Amino acid sequence: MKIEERIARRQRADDAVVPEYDAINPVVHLSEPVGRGTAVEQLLDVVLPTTTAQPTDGYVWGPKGAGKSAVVRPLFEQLRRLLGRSENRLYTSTRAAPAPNVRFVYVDARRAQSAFALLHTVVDTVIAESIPRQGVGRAAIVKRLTDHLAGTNRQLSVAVDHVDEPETLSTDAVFEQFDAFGDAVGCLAVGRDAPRETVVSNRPDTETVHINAYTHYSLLEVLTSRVADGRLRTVTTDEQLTALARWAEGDAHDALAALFGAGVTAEKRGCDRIGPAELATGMEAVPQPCVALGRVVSLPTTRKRIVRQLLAVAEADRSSVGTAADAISDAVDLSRATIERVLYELAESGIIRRVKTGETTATGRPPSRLEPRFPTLVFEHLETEG
DNA sequence: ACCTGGTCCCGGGCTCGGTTTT
DNA sequence: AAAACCGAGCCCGGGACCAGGT
Repeated sequence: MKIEERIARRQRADDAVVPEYDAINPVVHLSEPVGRGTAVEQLLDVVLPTTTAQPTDGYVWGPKGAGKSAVVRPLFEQLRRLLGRSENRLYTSTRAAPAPNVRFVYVDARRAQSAFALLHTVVDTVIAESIPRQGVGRAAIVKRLTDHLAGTNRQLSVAVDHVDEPETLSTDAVFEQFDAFGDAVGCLAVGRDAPRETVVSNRPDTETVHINAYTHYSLLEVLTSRVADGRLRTVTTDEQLTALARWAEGDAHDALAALFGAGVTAEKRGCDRIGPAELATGMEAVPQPCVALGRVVSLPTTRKRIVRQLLAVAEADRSSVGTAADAISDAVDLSRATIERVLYELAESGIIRRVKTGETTATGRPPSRLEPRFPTLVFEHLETEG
């Protein structure tokens, strides 16, 4: 590429309404969470206790968009970076009482949806040599991890994010996976349900950490810092961000999704910055209530293709599951029956919604209209650009 | 030491026919 | 009665592991 082209590209990027989409992407988290100092401290009490040597089990809970992942993920990244390399610290001179050798692993349950997949990702990140994803039984994976831990005082602290979602493992199942390893493995599950509604209530040794929804002010702080990071060209007044924060009611996911949608819209319309009209469109593209975008993004590829085609299909064709399946089957290389089945499953898990239409003209059970329950503009942008 | 067929593993595509709802 | 709905199992691809034969 010529230098001239490179310069031109830079200028274009600098000119863009949203130079850095990742900064306002609801599924991407900052390396330093904003305004969550107490939560970090509470988590450190669980994960890095100064009194006991063993990693403790824990359960983090709070509503969608409260910043659970935004805190836990970077925290575990840093712990891994700062404490994870103690493997290499030699204690040859005196072999007595080596410091506990604890490693930190963050797993997104949306990316590891079965017990096998969970164990596999843990073992794969902990053990140097790559281990097979197929063809080997669960027992083999467990043995690998057991053997590894049986070495020199090795311990593991695993954070499992997004438990108890329709597509992911239950808290129960997650803890169960690591119980077999005893004190060597501590597990920190991250979910939305109150502890008393989950298996956690039967586990007295499990520490719980509650993360509340953002207050209006703290959400505003999050948005402001994200906007600055993304060098976002938005209207000069803070008024709109304030309105956005109020609209989102403490849900950072929804606020960022709307902002992202507004950015996409502004670029589509050829505006030089995000204005009130674009922001309104962005908010419209985030249905209420809204499913976390991360759930949709981590769907298997064919399912994502079906979702994308559903958005592309004409409004009229979405008026029943059957017609939607027909329309989608023109664009996707899957049988109509399969598409229909998938649509029903997506509806059951809440990613799309079936709305009863009043039409009872024809005989038989009336059809239901399909509408997306996730941030459509963000999804479309991530799917087509990514 | 190297092939080769048999068997088992996981995940996701796919289908069918029974049930529910109007 | 007809259409919408959905539970549940089959199938298959891509692999590993394990003989047993050459």
